[in-house]
Amino acid sequence: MGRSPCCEKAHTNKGAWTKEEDERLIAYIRTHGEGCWRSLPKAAGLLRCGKSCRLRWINYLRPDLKRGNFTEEEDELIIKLHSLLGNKWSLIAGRLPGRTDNEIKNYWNTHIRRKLLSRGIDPTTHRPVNEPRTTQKVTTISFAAGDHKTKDIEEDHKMINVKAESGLSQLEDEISSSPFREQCPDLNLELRISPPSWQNYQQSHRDQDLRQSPRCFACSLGIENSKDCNCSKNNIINNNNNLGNIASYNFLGLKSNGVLDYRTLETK
DNA sequence: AAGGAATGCAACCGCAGCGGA
DNA sequence: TTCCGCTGCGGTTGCATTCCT
Repeated sequence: MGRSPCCEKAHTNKGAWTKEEDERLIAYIRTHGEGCWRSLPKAAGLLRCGKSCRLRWINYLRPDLKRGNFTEEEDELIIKLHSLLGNKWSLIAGRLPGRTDNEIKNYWNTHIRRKLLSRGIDPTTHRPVNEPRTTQKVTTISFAAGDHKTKDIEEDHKMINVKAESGLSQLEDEISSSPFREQCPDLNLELRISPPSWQNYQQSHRDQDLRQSPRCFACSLGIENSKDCNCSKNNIINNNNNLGNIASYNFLGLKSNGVLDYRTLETK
């Protein structure tokens, strides 16, 4: 059973879009809205496949696109998001208003890779280039502060709930050198999104006034004053008796109840 | 000025995931 | 539960432009 072609290739144009095609597509979408890409070309009188129309609209014709060079702030944000999300360009694009995944992907490959390499940073691992690669990618991310990492690893080799925060390198070392590591050479630890757990926060702030608001995760990433910043509007922890709230962490605008699968991140 | 190399970016391709039948 | 169509995503390609010799 073969895949049916997305369009009848014999009767479709390929390559660069003409001004007239652009105008037809814009006019059609203005009237009928986005969606139904498969039937759109015929309805709009375009000799293009639906995928091509969608791509042209999303990457080039959409009115809310921000054209022009990337700013230094955008550069740094892309780097930070890439270090967290990997090549999830659509998710990264969702955090950069007016930018498309394709644009960011191209920009990454042409500019940022080089920029990181010139800083001596491996653009894939976000580590110094001379540091040996010991781990691979992970796709399951946990915000849970529970002490169940080893248990989970033993119980379910497919789902690694990584205990969060700054002790990660230690944890990684533990896992890397553990018998489990030998059993599961494909264990992937590279991509992790982990705000600090309450315990570690408490530990690292033992001598500080806990009545002060902690920095939210967005701020810890350097995305201060963004819409993801929880410092001022939603203090996660109000007092020592409110530990339960840590289980519901609003990361990048996403409420998490402990385990975050990156695929659930909603593009805005 | 010419032409080859490098770069940038728009567009294509194939696959995965989702949802409806 | 399975099948199938549609949409969206990420990797890759190819062309136009710029740079260098």
